[in-house]
Amino acid sequence: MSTEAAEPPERTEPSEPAEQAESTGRRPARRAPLDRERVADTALRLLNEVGLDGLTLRAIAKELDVKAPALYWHFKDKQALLDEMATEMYRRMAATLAPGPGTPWDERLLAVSRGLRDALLGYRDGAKVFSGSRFTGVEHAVQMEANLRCFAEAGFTPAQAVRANMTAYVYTIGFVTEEQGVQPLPGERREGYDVEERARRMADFPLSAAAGAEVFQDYDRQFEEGLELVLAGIRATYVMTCGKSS
Amino acid sequence: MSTEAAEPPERTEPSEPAEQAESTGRRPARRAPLDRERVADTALRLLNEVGLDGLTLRAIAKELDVKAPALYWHFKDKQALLDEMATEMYRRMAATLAPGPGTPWDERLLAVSRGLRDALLGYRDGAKVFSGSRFTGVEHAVQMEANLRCFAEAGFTPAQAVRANMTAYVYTIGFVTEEQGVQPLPGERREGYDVEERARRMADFPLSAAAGAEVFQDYDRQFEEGLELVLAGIRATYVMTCGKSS
DNA sequence: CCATCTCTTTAACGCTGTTAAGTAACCCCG
DNA sequence: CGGGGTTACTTAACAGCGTTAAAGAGATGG
Repeated sequence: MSTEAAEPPERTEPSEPAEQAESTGRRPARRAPLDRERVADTALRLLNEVGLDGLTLRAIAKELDVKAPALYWHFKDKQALLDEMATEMYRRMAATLAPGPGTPWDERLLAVSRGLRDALLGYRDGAKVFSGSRFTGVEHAVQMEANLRCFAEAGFTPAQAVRANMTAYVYTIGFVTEEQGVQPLPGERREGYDVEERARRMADFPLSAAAGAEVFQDYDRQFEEGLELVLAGIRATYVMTCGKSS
Repeated sequence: MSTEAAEPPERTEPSEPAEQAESTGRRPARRAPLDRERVADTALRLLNEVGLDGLTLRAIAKELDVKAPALYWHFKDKQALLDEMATEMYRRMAATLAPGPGTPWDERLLAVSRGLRDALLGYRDGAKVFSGSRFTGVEHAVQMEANLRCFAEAGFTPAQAVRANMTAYVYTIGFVTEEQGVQPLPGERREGYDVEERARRMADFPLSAAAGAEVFQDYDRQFEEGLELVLAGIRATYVMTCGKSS
């Protein structure tokens, strides 16, 4: 996820059927038409079952009880749908996060980074989907603005604020990308990552072999420790050595 | 790139034709047979021209003057070829890098991270290819071992050494992933990333709008600054405050 | 001379994203 | 009430994808 792209046609919604069609009884009961959000929502649900490779337009369409080309009414191509999915992921993250305006910068950065990781981990191949897409709107700027303001108030220059945010951001994206390469969803493990078998193959490299135990387990702790390193770096580099940040 | 996977059949090379077949003259001059490395090499060259999406087996085969199914003699599937490509990227990086054994930990980590970034930037979608693949051998462990030893000698615990390395690693991967999303190859820019146009759309978010200039330009400097933050964090967290590391 | 092994081709399969054209239901205007 | 127009979808089809099975050619070795 790099930045947002120009928004697609942005079809105007036809103001709801008011009553549920099925309540009127006998008629063929035409389904409520799709909209971008329902498609993206269904696609995200399906993503967890089949993974990014299995996420075909036909599969999504079947889930929506529709034929594949119908999706092209709502999205100009598959990438546009993936963009919407990534945006929806971000929206949900921002909704469950919302740190108060008074939160100090480091606590906030911690919360935002954890929140992002959780959001990505919420979907199989979440990091791949996210980092391969671009936001469809400007909603994400709301959170970004709040973050930057928080840093500004803590005494960071604009450039420092951006750098601090971006560093924590790419650390998180990179970490979860790696994590999901081994562990697509919390709990299940991709084949070929047996720690002991790896250690056997690495017999000639004792330090590397021993590192396996550290690298392929307890990702929560790993993430926290790395993130803490990043924060420590920001503190040491950008924050005055006196207790400015409190 | 998470770790290496079990090595494919690892066909034994038939010990070279000794003389170049074409020098013997009149006969149909059978091409020297392919091997994994030549395929991976050609695929990497092609990658820069057509990008990951355009990198089809048929296109690679055509480049090698061969039909697509021939590739299946050397690789069990396309992913295995991508794994070999990633491994080859890493090999080339390690070859041009090779910091001496006496190098202090921070200088070494700097060199390794820069080297990795350069390696990824050397190919269109390099970060995507790399982070979606697994090494085919254990060669990469040579460098990893040297890194860990360096950290150990500097007084890091094994866990700290792994954490420091991994944090710089995922930072680098994440950074280049983001960078190549905007700028597939140094010099050319993906469409939809006009900085001024972005600023216009972000008019309601002044800090975010201003951040654009910082985020979408001069990636070299950005990378260095973020990397320096990571190093500062490691220093502040793991290195004794007295001048131990010199 | 025949058998075997290595490497490649031919042909085909099912699936993918995507397009063009057709169609049914709804809305509004006269 | 009756027709255009718009909206939302279906049907049919296309080129291209990764992949497989089978056949074949060329070298090697008994």
